[in-house]
Amino acid sequence: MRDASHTRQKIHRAALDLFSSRGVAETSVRDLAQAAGIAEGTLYRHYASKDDLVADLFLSNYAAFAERLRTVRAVAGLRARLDAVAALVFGFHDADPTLFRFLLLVQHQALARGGDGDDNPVTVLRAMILEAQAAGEVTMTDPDLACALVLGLLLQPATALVYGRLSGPLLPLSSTVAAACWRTLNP
Amino acid sequence: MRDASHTRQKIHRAALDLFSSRGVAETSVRDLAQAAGIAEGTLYRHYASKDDLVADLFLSNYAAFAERLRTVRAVAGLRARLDAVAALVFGFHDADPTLFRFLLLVQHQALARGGDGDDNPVTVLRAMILEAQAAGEVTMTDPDLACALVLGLLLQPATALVYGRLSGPLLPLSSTVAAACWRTLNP
DNA sequence: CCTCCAAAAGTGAACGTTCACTCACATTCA
DNA sequence: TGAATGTGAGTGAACGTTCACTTTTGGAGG
Repeated sequence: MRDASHTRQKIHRAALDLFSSRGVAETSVRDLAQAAGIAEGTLYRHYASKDDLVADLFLSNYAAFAERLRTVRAVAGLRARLDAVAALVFGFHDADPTLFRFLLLVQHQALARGGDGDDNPVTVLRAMILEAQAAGEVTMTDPDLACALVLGLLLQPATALVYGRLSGPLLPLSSTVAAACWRTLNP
Repeated sequence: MRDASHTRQKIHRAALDLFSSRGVAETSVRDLAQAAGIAEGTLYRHYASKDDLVADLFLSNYAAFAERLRTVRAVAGLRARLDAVAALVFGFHDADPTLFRFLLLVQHQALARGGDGDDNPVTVLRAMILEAQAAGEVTMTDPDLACALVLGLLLQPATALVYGRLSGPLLPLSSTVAAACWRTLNP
């Protein structure tokens, strides 16, 4: 047989590119097949449906990033952890901005359908803040608000980059943003 | 003739509800007409197309909010202005969460099509930060990063509310968030 | 005060297009 | 050889939009 995984790779790339630039609903299976250089029917040899492709693309990458985020637990102390998290998020963005944009774009629809398990980056971040709070490293009382604010500081720069309101790689900004997170948690 | 503005109101409400809960592409004109209690053809007496409805709904509300945001210029000093901005944003959300969610949801597509004029809330915020920077009220050097971070602090709580990661009205949180914005701009 | 009318507003079946998906068949390779 | 993979014309459903027609209305003319 031919190399199935190679075909899947081509589908992945085409899907990420088109989904993140046009949106999922605005991308047809025809567009997808053409961009990947395959026939429409071929896509259905690898995925049960268009929705299945979207879900697989989202959930696998979302869970993989949550896993990487969980490794930050090896770092000691909230301040250093925030540095590590910011560097991880921004490095992840810089390594594959298209993937990052896709995850941001699709989470609205995907999370509404109950993809809210433990392999969720937000859940990992929240757990980290709760742990720091228990250790007396966080002044802010509401952990949910704290989580939302840190998330805002981490994600909005990426969004600004999409709209052209910011330029260049994000990684150099990570220590600045990590500091802002720290001061937000500790007024 | 019958009351045309009343029909438009019904269309507006149905459109905001459906668009913000399901998404624009996932809402058909049939759904829209049924929810508004009108016939499909009626919608086209008031809007040239579905896209026209979306654009009108977005641009008018987006510009109106930018206008309200511009009134904050009457407040003196960055610290007080941040308080006013946070209260305005959170109050706007609490008054009509559905509208707020719609604006968040649609801006991705709408702003890509070049709806980036002066009547843009982000432009207003950026101008405010630039002005404060000139007055020596902001330590952070990059105005674009500063703008992105403040935007993140203001918008993410609303997003968290959509996902059920936060509850209750946002307005009571505005002074806390405004303080976080201030500390982010002035390390 | 009533009558009538043109224009505004409302209607929903029908239209052509596009969509996601299927299937009978071709190709490849272990 | 047969199982895996690739193909693209074909399919029915759903979509946005149109249009011939009805209903409603404010105001002009008697």
